[in-house]
Amino acid sequence: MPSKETSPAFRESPELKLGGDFRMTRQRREVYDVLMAHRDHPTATEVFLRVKDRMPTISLATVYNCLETMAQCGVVRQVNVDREPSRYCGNMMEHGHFYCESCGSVRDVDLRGPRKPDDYLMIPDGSIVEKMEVGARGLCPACAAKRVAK
Amino acid sequence: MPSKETSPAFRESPELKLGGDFRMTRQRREVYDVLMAHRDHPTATEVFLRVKDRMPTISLATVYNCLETMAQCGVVRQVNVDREPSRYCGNMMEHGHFYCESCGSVRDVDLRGPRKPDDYLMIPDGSIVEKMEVGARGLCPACAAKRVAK
DNA sequence: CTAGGTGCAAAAGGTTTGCGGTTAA
DNA sequence: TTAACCGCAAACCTTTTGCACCTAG
Repeated sequence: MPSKETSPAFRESPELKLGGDFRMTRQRREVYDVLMAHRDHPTATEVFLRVKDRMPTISLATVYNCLETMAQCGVVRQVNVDREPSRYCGNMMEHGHFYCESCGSVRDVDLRGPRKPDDYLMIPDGSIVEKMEVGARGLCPACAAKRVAK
Repeated sequence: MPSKETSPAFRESPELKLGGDFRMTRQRREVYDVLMAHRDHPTATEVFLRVKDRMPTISLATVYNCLETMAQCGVVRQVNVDREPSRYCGNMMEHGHFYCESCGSVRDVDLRGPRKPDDYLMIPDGSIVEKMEVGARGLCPACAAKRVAK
């Protein structure tokens, strides 16, 4: 039985629409499918390499363009971890990220509790909050275990 | 009466030590003083320009090196807002940041409540959290007011 | 049909690095 | 005295852009 992550229906999300003046192109579809196929958080270059397998003519610039457009449409999310290359994720549910300094993996982490910016931060009166990002870095369980073993 | 932020004793922090094999040089002292003088969150280039007034021979690369070294020593903090140039801050108290998309200002925001990563995120068992960052972006009160007025 | 998208190559722009000379401790 | 640091310029690397051709709607 195929898992949720690899089932064709899930991967191809045939109903995806971008809205506005944005067209759904073969390149955007492939980029999106790559993001949905494995819920790791690939960089633009990694997305490029994966898409290239199925579509050898695609260019890195196009991948950047696709990712930016889809992020603008709210279909994809850009995740920035300090100065490292941006990563992208298709999980639009509200969540935080945990970055492992040892293996470089980025994983989604659920927010605990109420999730409104005001619950986390003393936002000054009169501000308009458009988005909030909660992230942590350190060692993931696997790398933490390895470190102890050494 | 000089404010806390501009009083010479505060600016010069004569007792600052870096520890380890790190030396306190005139360049590092100036970079640090600039960060403590105005609690805005200057980029490396902005720090460079400010230090240059008092020390015309300093180079941008040195400012980058000083900032990195001092961040490593825990004397200074690097603040990354998405893909924009890194900013630096001398406030080592735990706090979050609010970035205004209109005027580009970054201001410190107090965390509300308990402040431990586990209170915010469902950190997987066995992880070791080294640091947490909470940030928000949107419009600061001044820019929000202007937008309404238009 | 045509505005929007693609691919390519070149540029941009923040940050890092190699190196010969300098300096804090 | 000497390892650490500085200033300079060049390199690095991710991301953006200009442009001629292509394609979704």
